[in-house]
Amino acid sequence: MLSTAITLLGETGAEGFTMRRLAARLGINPMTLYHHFGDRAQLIAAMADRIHAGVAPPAAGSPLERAEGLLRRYHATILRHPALTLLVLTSPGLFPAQARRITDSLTGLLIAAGLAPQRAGLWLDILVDFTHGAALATAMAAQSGAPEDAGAGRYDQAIAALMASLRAEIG
Amino acid sequence: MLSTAITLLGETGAEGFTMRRLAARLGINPMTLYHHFGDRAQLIAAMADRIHAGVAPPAAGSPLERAEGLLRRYHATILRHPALTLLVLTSPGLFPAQARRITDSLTGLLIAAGLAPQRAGLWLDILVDFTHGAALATAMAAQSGAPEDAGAGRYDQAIAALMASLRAEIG
DNA sequence: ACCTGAACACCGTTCAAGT
DNA sequence: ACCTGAACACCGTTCAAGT
Repeated sequence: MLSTAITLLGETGAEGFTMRRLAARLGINPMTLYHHFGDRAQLIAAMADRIHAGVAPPAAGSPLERAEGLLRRYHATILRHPALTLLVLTSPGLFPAQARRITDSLTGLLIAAGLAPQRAGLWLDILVDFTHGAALATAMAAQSGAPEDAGAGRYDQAIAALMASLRAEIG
Repeated sequence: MLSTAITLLGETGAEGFTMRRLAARLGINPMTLYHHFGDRAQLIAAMADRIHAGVAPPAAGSPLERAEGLLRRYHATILRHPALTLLVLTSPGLFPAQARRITDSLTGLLIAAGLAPQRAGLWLDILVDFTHGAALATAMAAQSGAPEDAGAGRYDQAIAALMASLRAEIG
């Protein structure tokens, strides 16, 4: 059921993804969905949790290397599901559990790397907001039929620049 | 008409802003709007152009200082209209004329500062994507009733870090 | 417990018709 | 030129009823 929803969302894009269309694809009554997921926002959160579930920092490396690796993996994952990312980022108040786990994990790694908790919070926002902004730009470009390359390489260079600043701050 | 639309959007948020609601507020038939703006996407573009029209780089300073000033002014402007920013960023293929003017101006300043055109393109993406990601995060937080401070101060610190990297690259 | 039909209160947009 | 009424093809969601 969740996998069908994720597949359909990939086909239709964020715009075309509706409860009624998903029900039709599943061959069930639209209202049955409400019995399983509560409402549309909770369905989106459940899809996001499924997609984010495997994202974890690399096992080896310094805290900063693991933080960077986690961020890159998170970015690669949401780039693979641009329409879902669009829905998650623009659903008011929606913070799916797995996304929270990822940002909590990132905060922990930044603190372990030697940042004061307050600075870790600032850097978390910088890194995550940029990652979301880049993913959003790629998602919108893809939705209007642009070539889908470019995005990933630019993200790599940008993250490298940001991590250099971070390293400089830690000293 | 445009100002009424902008006011209404501020009141209702992105979700509640509909053609029919705007027509009701204006006391006209919903279909009259289509005579003036074409469709919903073009209406949103027209609102964005109105809001972005005044955003320009400071007159004095080095190219890099003017680039940073332009970016801060752009960020301050879109933060004042979070719901509109949400609609612009998530309307597929929508790139309002004034927004394009601002990013073109920014690219010109980065080149004037000594960046090769290719690097200027990379840095434009970094700076603009981060600005949009930060604005999006603030918009969503505001929409779920969070305190509206914080956002601006963090953006200032983040932009300072990014500009430092840029300066280092130019040498 | 799980599913459904009918209904409510909406949408954006088209099109033919009015002044 | 500018505006409108009626209609089309949709939405998300509630609620009472069915198995």
